[in-house]
Amino acid sequence: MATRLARDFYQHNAQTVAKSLLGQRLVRLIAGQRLAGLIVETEAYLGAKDKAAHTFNGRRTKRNQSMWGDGGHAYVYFTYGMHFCFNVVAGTHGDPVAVLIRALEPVEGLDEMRRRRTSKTKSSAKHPLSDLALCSGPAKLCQALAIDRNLDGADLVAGEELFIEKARAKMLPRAKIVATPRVGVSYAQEWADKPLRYFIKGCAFVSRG
DNA sequence: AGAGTGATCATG
DNA sequence: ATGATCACTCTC
Repeated sequence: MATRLARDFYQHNAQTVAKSLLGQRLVRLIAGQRLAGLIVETEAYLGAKDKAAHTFNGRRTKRNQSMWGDGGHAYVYFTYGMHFCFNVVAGTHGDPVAVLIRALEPVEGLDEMRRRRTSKTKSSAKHPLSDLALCSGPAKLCQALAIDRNLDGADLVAGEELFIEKARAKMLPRAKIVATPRVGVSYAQEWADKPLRYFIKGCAFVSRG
């Protein structure tokens, strides 16, 4: 039986949590089935000071309230009229920081993921989706793992439907982690260029970014 | 490079 | 109430 990451794993700054999550296993339990992937790409969002964060300037709204909760909970939001994105809340209660999960290497339940991804895509389903296309983006992995707003606020430490298992004891060595600017935050001025996106060096499952 | 899609948020 | 925006994806 695999060990889950405990509460204190999450109660640190977003950059630390973002890097520590690389290589860990995200698990979704649905209809008695396990869907799982190794986290290979993340982004840190630093709270009130971070112009790219939903909680910039201390904004606290119905949508982002999960970000204000204790570390180890889910923050799931809906965007572009179509997509969900999944964040892991970091820090402690009242510190609105989070880590966006941007890509997974799928490892369990690939056929079910493929089904969930293709049934919702239009036409051209003549070829099955490649493993690389399953979870290589924040909205793609939500579709593959059936993560939607029902899971917003879910407790990753104690919950039954969504959690993270310890797949490696320590953070990846620094040489295996690449840091770049975050994707899709060009509006965030000086915060747009900070290297707060992290991925596993050479990994084929990262998003194109 | 452009379209799709609608909730969300800051205005007023 | 209204309108601009959006931590994206797919197809051209």
